[in-house]
Amino acid sequence: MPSQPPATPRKRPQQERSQVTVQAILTAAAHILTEAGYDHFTTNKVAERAGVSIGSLYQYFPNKASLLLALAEHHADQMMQLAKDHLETTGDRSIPEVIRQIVAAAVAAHAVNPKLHLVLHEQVPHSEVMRQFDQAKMENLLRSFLVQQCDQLQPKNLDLTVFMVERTIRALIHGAMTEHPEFLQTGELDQELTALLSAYLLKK
Amino acid sequence: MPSQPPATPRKRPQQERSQVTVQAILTAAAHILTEAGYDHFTTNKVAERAGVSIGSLYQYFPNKASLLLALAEHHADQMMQLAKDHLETTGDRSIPEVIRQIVAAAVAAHAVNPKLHLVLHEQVPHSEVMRQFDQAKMENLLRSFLVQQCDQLQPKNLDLTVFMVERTIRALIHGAMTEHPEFLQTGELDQELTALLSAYLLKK
Amino acid sequence: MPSQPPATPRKRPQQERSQVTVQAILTAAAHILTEAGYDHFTTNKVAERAGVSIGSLYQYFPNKASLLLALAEHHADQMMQLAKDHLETTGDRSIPEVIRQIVAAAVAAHAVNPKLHLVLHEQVPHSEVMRQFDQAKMENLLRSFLVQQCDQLQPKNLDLTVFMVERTIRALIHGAMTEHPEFLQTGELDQELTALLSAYLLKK
Amino acid sequence: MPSQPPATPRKRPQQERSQVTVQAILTAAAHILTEAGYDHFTTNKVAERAGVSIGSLYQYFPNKASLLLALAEHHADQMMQLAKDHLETTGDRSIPEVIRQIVAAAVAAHAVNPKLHLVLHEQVPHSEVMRQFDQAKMENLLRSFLVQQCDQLQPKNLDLTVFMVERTIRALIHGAMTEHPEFLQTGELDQELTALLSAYLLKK
DNA sequence: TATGAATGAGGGTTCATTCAT
DNA sequence: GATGAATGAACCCTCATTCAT
Repeated sequence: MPSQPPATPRKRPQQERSQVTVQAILTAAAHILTEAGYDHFTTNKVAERAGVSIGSLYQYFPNKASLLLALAEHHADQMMQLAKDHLETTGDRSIPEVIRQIVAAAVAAHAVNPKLHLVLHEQVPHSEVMRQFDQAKMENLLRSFLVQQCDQLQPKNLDLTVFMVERTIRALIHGAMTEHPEFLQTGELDQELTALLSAYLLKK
Repeated sequence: MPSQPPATPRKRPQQERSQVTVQAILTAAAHILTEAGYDHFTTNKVAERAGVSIGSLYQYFPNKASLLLALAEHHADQMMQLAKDHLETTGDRSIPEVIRQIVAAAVAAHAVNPKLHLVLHEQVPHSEVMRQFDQAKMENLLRSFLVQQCDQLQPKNLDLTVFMVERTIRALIHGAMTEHPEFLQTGELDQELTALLSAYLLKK
Repeated sequence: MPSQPPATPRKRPQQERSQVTVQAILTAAAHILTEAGYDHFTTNKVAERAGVSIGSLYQYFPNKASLLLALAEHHADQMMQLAKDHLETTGDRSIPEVIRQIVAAAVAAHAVNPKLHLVLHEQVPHSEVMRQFDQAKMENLLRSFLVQQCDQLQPKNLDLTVFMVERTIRALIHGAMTEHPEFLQTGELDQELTALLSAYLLKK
Repeated sequence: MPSQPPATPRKRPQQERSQVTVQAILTAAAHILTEAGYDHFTTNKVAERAGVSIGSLYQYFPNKASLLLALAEHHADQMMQLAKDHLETTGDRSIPEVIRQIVAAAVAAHAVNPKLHLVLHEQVPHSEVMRQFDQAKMENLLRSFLVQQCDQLQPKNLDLTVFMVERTIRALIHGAMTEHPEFLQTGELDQELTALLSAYLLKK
């Protein structure tokens, strides 16, 4: 196993100009990734497209991995924001209702930037790392939502349930995006996913 | 999108000697991938580890991608073989029974070479391509098994069902391998997965 | 300057089968050169196209250069044969007449295999070596013809004259083949070349 | 026919430092070509000899061919400059006078860097490409000079005449450089070439 | 004699990263 | 801070040639 360099942004830009630069870099990175694919994603190209010198890029991102990571995190944040907007809790509801809502939120979240999402998870070498963000945030949201909304749900093992639900949702949405976009457009996926998870949770 | 070079083996070895060479290369490739990770997976290292010249490697694999592909295909074949061994059909059974058997087969298949499996799917750049093999073969097996075993199952859309089941099984096993090995060892995953899919299919 | 390996055919094939093999190799070499260019001219490809093992190729040609050389020599021989056929001397004639005949012979000779001729002289790395053949043989032919036919011609320096005439003819035919094929087809080149050389020789 | 990559310089250097680097590379390239021959002309050796990293070489020359091309162009430019210096027109003169001047200019031009010239035209694989530069520039110069100086010259076909004269001059100088350096040193070549072309043009 | 598997030096090229200006 | 020229380790891959069978 190779030793990884520190992959956190080198400095938190505090001046406005820096913020602009960082944003330009991230935007350029996303563009290149979605338009040209990971194979053409080089730090020099990103800097050029961002209208910034390669030196400046390395001022804010200590290495390539940290840039990718920041992008993944930023993307996950956006997904989370959208998901949360869909989950405004309004009183108690049945489990199918809750599940339907969660599924809808997840589907909506995946629509933020589908191309980037796919490249990040399919082409980037260490997709494991990319997944951390989506996953951790999704799980937290899901856990709190499940606990809060489903008081009739008393799973012996909350972790196991969250794992099952979170993974299933993400895998099926991801799979549909890749191989069966028609399932997404017709709404079949939402329905089937809701059915799958409702049946599962109701039997608990 | 860059155009990919042909990734099929360059020549069918005609002498016995060649077969040995090809095997040595594949074995070495698997070793390096599992022991050092994709970052250290170079064609020269593979050849060296195989005790073969780099020229010999390129005699049988026109480029790096084709070597990876051959490895993935070989691995998928092994998984399928094991899965099939678990699915010897013996008369009619209930859906939960059938599902339990399928899940067990999938779990067993993933135990063929877990390290290699994970590297192939997480570290290798175009994991999409790697997935093709597992997936296509799994889906076929699953489809025929479902049709054959569950005559009470009349899904309006077999494709959709196969998609749901196949993706779910693979995602959860894969996820457990990565993040919750304990779920696999205790058998919790088998149970829960069976419960999940049985509930789903029974409601059809 | 790198030291050159011996570049003469390794053995004179004496059995019929060998002759066939050598011919097959030379033919294949010519095909590849004219169809794919020197960049794709590899000994392995030649052997394959000749339907012969690479080992057999090296049995008759000790290295790549010797193969190229044999090809060049063979081609030069063919050119010479054709040129000679055009130069059947029939009594005394005027210098313009003689020159016209020589030019016609040279043009005809260049039509033997124009594609191969060009590749040999433009793409092959050490065109100097390739040129030796055409040149030496052409010069000899020309010298003897000039001496024999033009007794009114008493150049102080026969070598210089032969050099001037031979080089000029070859350069202009070659140039026309490459850049002005129309000059060849209309016969303009023959005419102009004859005019050029006649004027030159008559003033001697 | 293989498709060629773009062979134009990759970036226009903006700092003075770069100009120095580019010059160093070109100089090193010329040295290696003339001293060791094309067989030893590798990009790594050129960079090393230039005291520059291989990366820097590729910053300014996208590939090996472009370096060769730049060298050929640079060399052609130098030849042209020298030729022009010899062709300062001073009033009307006779055709032999004009021809003598042109021949002298061409001979002088070939003396700029004879070794490099020969390697470029004999050893480099696609000498056709190298020739483009010399040739095109020479032809233009020659055409304008002929038109301007020889108003008594009314060739039906200027293109044909330029072709004849340009090719002949270049071939004979080149040939003399390669095989008969003595013709150049004694001035015999100048004389004979002038005689050849004068006789030709006067008969028009 | 013929085969073709095996060799391996060495080539062209990339790209993450540094650092003098 | 910003720039961009410079770096160089390392990679993928080719192909002339050898030699065991």
